[in-house]
Amino acid sequence: MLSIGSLGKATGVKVPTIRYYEQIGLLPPAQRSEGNQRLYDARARERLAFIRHARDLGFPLEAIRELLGLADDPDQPCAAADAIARRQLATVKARIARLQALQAELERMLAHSACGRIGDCRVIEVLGNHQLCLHDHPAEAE
Amino acid sequence: MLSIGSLGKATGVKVPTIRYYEQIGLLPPAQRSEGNQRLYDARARERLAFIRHARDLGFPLEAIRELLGLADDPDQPCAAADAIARRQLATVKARIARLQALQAELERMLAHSACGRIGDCRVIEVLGNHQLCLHDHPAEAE
DNA sequence: ATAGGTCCTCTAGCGACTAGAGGTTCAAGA
DNA sequence: TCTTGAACCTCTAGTCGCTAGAGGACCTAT
Repeated sequence: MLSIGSLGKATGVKVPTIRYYEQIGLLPPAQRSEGNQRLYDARARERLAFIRHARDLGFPLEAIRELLGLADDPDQPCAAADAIARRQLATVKARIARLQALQAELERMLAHSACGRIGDCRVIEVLGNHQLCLHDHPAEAE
Repeated sequence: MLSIGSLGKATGVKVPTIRYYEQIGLLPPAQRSEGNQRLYDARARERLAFIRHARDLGFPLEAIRELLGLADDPDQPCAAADAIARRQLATVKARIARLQALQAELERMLAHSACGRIGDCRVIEVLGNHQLCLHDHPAEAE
């Protein structure tokens, strides 16, 4: 049985984060020692590793909650899990596209920068005048 | 003079967001009508458009605060503004790299998905077992 | 005069943690 | 056995950049 600190080290998840996951019901309430400290077995460790890995891949906690529900039930069809992963892939692709547009714009801005006085500064100028910019209204979040 | 709603429409910034910017001091307190409603002139409009554009490019509000400070002072050297933009570019590039790794991992996961029972599900399996995954510990935020 | 749209302030909530206060328990060394 | 100090406990509040809602005031057009 592992203490919360050892579990944290074993999975690469910070201690307050583990407690937070328990608080929001992503992890079940941990067993407790006589002195009221949390104790974790191998199953709990696997569950947390699963969460950690999914977080690394950018899945939001709600999606992870769904995935955990599916993982607990090995006879369910796997299409649901696939759908969640595909959704996540779509999100990631959209973010990349958005960021690449930002990158291009920032590079364009910096390429023309004369680096003299602020009054002539391309960076400030472009920010102040949308006409000088390529895309008009990206609308969505980074 | 524009009302807050007209300013919002003109700049593409939502009304509560404009009030929020005033609250945190990114915009100066607006002039008021007799009935205590906010009124904006062309200068205020330019300032907000500047903020909007910088936000579109992903600059955090603190960086925008700096940029606004610089923009107000046209005789300052422009190197400071350049540095902020370069910092932002570096952030954007790092995020893209991170997201591309996630994309590859998600695609790999989905490519091997047999889509039968959860028990055989590649998605669930990879999430549960880090060995099956390419990168070990991406560490940083999305 | 009245309807309804826009404005006002204020508080609370989102996601996913992170930080800190103030107190308890545990393991290792003297 | 005692003592230190690291690790644990709970609880609250803060982060970022908004967004939503309550409850009310104002303003414009008919």
